Amino acid sequence: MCAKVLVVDDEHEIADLIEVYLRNENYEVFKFYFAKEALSCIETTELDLAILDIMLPDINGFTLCQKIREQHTYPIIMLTAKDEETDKIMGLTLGADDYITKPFRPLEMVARVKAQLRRYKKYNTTQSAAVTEPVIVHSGLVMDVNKHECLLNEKPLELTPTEFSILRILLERKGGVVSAEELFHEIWKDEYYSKSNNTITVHIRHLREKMGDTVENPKYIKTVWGVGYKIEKQ
Amino acid sequence: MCAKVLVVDDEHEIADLIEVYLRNENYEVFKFYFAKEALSCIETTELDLAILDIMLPDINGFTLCQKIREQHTYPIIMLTAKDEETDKIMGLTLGADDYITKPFRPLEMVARVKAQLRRYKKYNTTQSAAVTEPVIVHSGLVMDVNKHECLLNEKPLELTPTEFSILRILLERKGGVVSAEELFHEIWKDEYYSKSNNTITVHIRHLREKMGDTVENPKYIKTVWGVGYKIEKQ
DNA sequence: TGGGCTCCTTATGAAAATCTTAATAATTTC
DNA sequence: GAAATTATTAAGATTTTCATAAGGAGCCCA
Repeated sequence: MCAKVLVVDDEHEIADLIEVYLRNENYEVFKFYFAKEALSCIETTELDLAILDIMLPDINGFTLCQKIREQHTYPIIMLTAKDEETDKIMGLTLGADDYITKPFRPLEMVARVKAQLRRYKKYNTTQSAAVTEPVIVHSGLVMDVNKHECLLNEKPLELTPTEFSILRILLERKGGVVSAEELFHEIWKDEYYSKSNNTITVHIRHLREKMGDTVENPKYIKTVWGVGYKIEKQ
Repeated sequence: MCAKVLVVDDEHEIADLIEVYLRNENYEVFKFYFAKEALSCIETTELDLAILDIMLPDINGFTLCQKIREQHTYPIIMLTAKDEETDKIMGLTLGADDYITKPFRPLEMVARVKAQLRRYKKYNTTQSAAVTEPVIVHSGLVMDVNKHECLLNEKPLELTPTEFSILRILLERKGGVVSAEELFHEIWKDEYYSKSNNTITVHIRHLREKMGDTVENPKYIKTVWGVGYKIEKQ
């Protein structure tokens, strides 16, 4: 019923903080300060998501991540310190679905957890061993959700908050079609969508303009008639 | 762990719709098409919220509402048809915490449920037998969240979406102090708050301006220094 | 088969509304 | 009086709305 989340971090304050915020969202939290303790939990409990610190005193976070991936497909979010650049890259290759740099804002963490669970429940699939961020598409478009920055052909792409959100959602779906209504709900949550609202259309227009896309022959944002928008893989 | 929600509506489609949307939010749903069936559930289950249709074939929704209130304090949301004006007024006096008019947008319903649960869990108290909407304060301020309209001394108070949200939250708290940070999180959900962001301050300023309030001697929005803002009861 | 019709969806451009920022002032607390 | 918090003001950025255009899909019928 409630999502079960594994949290492993040797920094007690961090682990406890995560626990509090996730419990507040009604998640069932399995918290461990040592990777070894988490191992049996991984075996016996049907988890929905794991949050793992990379720097653990006993077993490396990567190893733990791999152990989980050998048996399970649920999303894994890695916690990394700001300066663990090399580690971060490594993390990309090891089956994690997202990473969060410490220190982080608790609500950002919660939002990320929700996003992963949403995808997992919806498509019952993880990001196939690729971290959500940074996302790279068309070998020319790079988005770093952590930094809230976007690059197009090495040059910064200046996006407004809404534009950034739309592009992020499209990229997260990796080629899947997203309807205007879905975009709307992801961005404005509790607001109410009606077909006469063409705000999304306008933002898409602005995005295409900034990215140099044309409607007739778009390189990035393609219109799927009657369905929505997509950014195709590759 | 998960919130337990009672749903009673003889219109199967409506009840089923509510069930689907609430389950999607990980709530445990106890659904009944007849009030009689719900009675034993009320006795035996520790519920967190009830959604009751007013027009039920066997027992009146009000009666059911009262029965619940005799024993429990969790929030009750009534479902009413658009034209049940008189009933609606009656509902105000019978211990319901909110009402939703049919037809409704599912996501609006979910948002309302969440709002009630949030309050209930936080303060473990219902709205003391007064419906959330319309809210009446100072016998001069009326807010109808259903219609998204606001009246001040019989005259329409034209508010922007954000202003409306801020005023709604303050009114919902009925005199409780709400910090700028809380307001921020209720309105922008996943966004990140920092003290240097004075957007809320500016919106409060605009609200006061439109309502004819002064900082020195405010009739409605009062500043509680170092804490936040409030609109006092009465 | 395809032209022409209509309906529905998406696109466009510009104005209007709204929100955010930033610099500065006023206020409260200690 | 100093430090922190809140208020004020106006400009700048962003979002939304609105009116209108363009494009695709299905249908009818020659």
